[in-house]
Amino acid sequence: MIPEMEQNNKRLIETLIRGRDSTTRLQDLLCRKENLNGSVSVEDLLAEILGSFSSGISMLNSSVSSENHGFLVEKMPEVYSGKKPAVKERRGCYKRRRTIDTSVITSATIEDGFAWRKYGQKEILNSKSPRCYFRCTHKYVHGCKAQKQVQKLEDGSNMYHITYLGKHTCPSITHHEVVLNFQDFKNTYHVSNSPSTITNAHIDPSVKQEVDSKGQSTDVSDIISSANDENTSPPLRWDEILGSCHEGASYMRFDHEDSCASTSSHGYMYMDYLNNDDLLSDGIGLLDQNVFLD
DNA sequence: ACTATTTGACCACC
DNA sequence: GGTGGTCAAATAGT
Repeated sequence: MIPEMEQNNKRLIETLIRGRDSTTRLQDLLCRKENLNGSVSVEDLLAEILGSFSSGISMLNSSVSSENHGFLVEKMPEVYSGKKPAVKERRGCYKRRRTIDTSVITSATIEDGFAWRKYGQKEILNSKSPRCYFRCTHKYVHGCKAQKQVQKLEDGSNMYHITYLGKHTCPSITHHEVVLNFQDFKNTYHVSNSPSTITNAHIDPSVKQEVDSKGQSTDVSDIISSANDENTSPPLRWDEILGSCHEGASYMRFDHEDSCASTSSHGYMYMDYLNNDDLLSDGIGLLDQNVFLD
C-alpha cells in the first residue's frame, strides 16, 4: 500500500476508535436515564452505532495490515477450491480450511455493508445460540471467497460474535468501500428531537453504487448536511454528535440525499436489527443485505 | 420463473 | 465417535 494512503487509513481508524469511545461514554450516560419516554430504545440505537464503528474499525484494520492492499488479493489454501463436487456422490467431500485469513469481532449488528448469503446454520455444543454461516453473494459470479460466521452471545447483551474468513475479492467491493459507507453515513446524518418510531429503510443500491464509483473522499469533520423537517435541530457536526453528548437528542435519523443522481430517500438505516431476538434462529439471511449490484 | 433460505445429511478433523 | 463446516434438495419469497 502507498505509505500516504496507509497513513490516512490509520488516521481514519483512530477517528473511528475515538468516535466509538465517545459513543460508549454517551451510552453510559443515557442508559442511566432508563428509556424514560420512548418506545424506541436509545440503548439499542447506541449499540447499533457502536456495532457499526466496531465493524468498520475491524475491516479497516485488516485492510491496513494486509500486504495485499485489503480486499484485492488473497491466498487461499489449495485444498479449498470452493468448487462444487463433480458428482453427487461426492457431496460434502471437501477439505477444511486450517490456515485462512480470519478476523473476529463482537458487534451489536451483523450488518457490515457487504452482501452475504446464508448457506448453513448449526447448533453448537454448549451454546444456546446456533452458529450461522454466510458466504459472499458474489461467490460464484466473481469468485469471491469471503465468508463469515455469526453467533449470538449468550450474555444477554444482544451482541454477535462475528468471524470473518477470507477477504472480499469481488469487483464491487473495494478497499474504499468502508470509508465510503462511513462517508455516506456521515453525509446524511442529523439529529432530531422529534419522537418517532424506528422503521427500516435501505439506501437505493443504484445510488450507492454511483457514490462508490465516484471514489471521492472528503474530510470526516466536514459539516453535516441537514435535510430538515420542521422539528429538526440545527445542523450538527459529525464530531459534535459523536464526540460529545448532545443533550435532548431522543433519536437519530438518516436522510439520504444523493448529490449525483436525482434521487433521494430518507428513513432509519438498519435500525430494526437490534430488537429482534429471533434473528439467528429464524435466519439472519432474511435481512436485506443485498446492497451491491452484480 | 427465479432467487434466497432452511435444514438434514455428509464428511474432515480431532 | 463427536463436533463443526459445507452441500444441496426442499421450501419460501418475490
